[in-house]
Amino acid sequence: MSAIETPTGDELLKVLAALGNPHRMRIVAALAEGRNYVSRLAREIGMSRPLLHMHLQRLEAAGLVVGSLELSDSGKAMKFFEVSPFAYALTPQVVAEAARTLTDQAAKTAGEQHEAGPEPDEQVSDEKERAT
Amino acid sequence: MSAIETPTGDELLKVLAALGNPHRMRIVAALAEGRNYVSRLAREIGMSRPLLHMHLQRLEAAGLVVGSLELSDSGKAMKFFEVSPFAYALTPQVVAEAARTLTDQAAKTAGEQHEAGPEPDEQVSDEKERAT
DNA sequence: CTTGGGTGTAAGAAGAATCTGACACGTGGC
DNA sequence: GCCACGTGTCAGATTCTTCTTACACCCAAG
Repeated sequence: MSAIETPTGDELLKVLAALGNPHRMRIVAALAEGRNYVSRLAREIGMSRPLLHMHLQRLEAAGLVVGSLELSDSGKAMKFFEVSPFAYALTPQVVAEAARTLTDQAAKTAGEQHEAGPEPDEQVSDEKERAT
Repeated sequence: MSAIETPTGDELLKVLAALGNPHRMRIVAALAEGRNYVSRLAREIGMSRPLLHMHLQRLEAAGLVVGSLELSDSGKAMKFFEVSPFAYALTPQVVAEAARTLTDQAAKTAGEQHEAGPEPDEQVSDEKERAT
């Protein structure tokens, strides 16, 4: 394979842990149909705002969704979220590669802010079936 | 092509939850280098056998590894594990599709036996960058 | 100034996952 | 018989995640 930038162990771990939850899968699914703001989304998928807030934080920390605080015409501050066009390939060798760069801090701090600095592109995959 | 059999919500959830754990990632990584039996693997990656046993169960329940109880030449029963050649594509639309078939039982029963019957192919991926 | 809708966050309860230690079983060799 | 090495599983402690409740703040409209 050509080196499609295997994701960092910590990064992949965050992504998998974030997506490995039914509520967060549904949140991503809901946002995939269009951006939305927190309170409304909470109403639509039927969960409390604080809870949704936490889940969104987790998803954002994993880089799967992005949120932006915007001002409505009425001056209300609303936080809109939308899915980021992520694309990960999940195969044994990807996991093996990622596991190589696993730090121990990823184990504990699953939901947290991204380190300041490099967060350029987690987009990968595209590989068609090339004979290895 | 097209329609690459989106995994079931429950199935994808199990896979992601299984892989979203540093220890299990390392286990998959270790097994990717070759099959191994439980006790030896436990020694190599430095974790207790009961613990490894549990993690392997989880991975097997997710269909990521397969184990077979074999008899060594000395008559000892050894359980060998190896990775199954899984391949999942992780994109917003895959997640959205999967979320549609999410049952509530998946939330609770993360580690369990696979249902008797259909477990033919969870292989997916191949999609190149298609403009949506 | 009170109501309604938006935001964020913190404390603590409830529940689930993780991990350890001990046990039971089977076989080969000293 | 006993030890070494393999298997499996259980009970309980610990730790992490999830979830609720309650609070604080801002702005517009009545």
